[in-house]
Amino acid sequence: MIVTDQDLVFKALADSTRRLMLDALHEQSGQSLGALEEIVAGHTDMSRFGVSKHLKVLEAADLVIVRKQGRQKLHYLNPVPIRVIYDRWIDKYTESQVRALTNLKQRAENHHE
Amino acid sequence: MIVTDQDLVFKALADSTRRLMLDALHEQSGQSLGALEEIVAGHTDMSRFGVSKHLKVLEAADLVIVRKQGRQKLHYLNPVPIRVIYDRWIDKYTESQVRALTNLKQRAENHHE
DNA sequence: ACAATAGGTGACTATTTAGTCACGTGTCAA
DNA sequence: TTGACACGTGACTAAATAGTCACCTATTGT
Repeated sequence: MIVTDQDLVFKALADSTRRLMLDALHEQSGQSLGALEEIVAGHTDMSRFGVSKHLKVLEAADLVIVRKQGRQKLHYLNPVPIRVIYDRWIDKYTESQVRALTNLKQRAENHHE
Repeated sequence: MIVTDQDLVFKALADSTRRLMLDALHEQSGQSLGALEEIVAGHTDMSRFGVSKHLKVLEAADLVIVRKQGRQKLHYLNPVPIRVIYDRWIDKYTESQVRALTNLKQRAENHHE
């Protein structure tokens, strides 16, 4: 099985720890590994190495963009791959219906994870 | 690690065979297991059992909705979970920028997978 | 220069997941 | 009612993935 761009994205999103990191970066952009490590530690008990490994997966998928600043590594969420997923299965004709349904669903269930 | 609704969705999307099935259902709704089996067989070499197992994962994630008709089982794509993913990391304020960037990216790369 | 800080690498184990197979259930048509 | 058809289940093997550890590199402040 060949590995494509999109394959990396979906594999990256398949892990809840990595999704938690994306949430953290969505809330506040430009966080360092150390900062992310602390956030993750609040939810799971994972070593720095685990966090680093997960970040590498997110970078490979282009979901996270990195900028080095001194001895720190700052991370930024890249929403483009998410948008590409959306476009794959939701076309303009169904979009408005889906949005209405989604609002209903959200109101009924409140928060996940 | 607890398993949530969204967890099932992301796990389901992590496999390229399952994404292929969603593509097939996006193109034509209401296909039977046998029909999907044929489509999948055109891309990979997988038995009917494999296809059936993948479909069960997609159903559990609510990405595919099933309707039984006689001895056939018809499958329909449900776009709502995809929309929920989108809403998780793309808010209204960044939406228009992301759309512009995505168009650029698509034009540059053409097709994936 | 030296210690502390921020992060990276490769090898290893444990768990998860994909895929197949033999067999079972319900449905239709002759 | 008998046989073919459409699909499901539980057990099993093989491959992929998560997580950790000992050790290493680069940058900063005193």
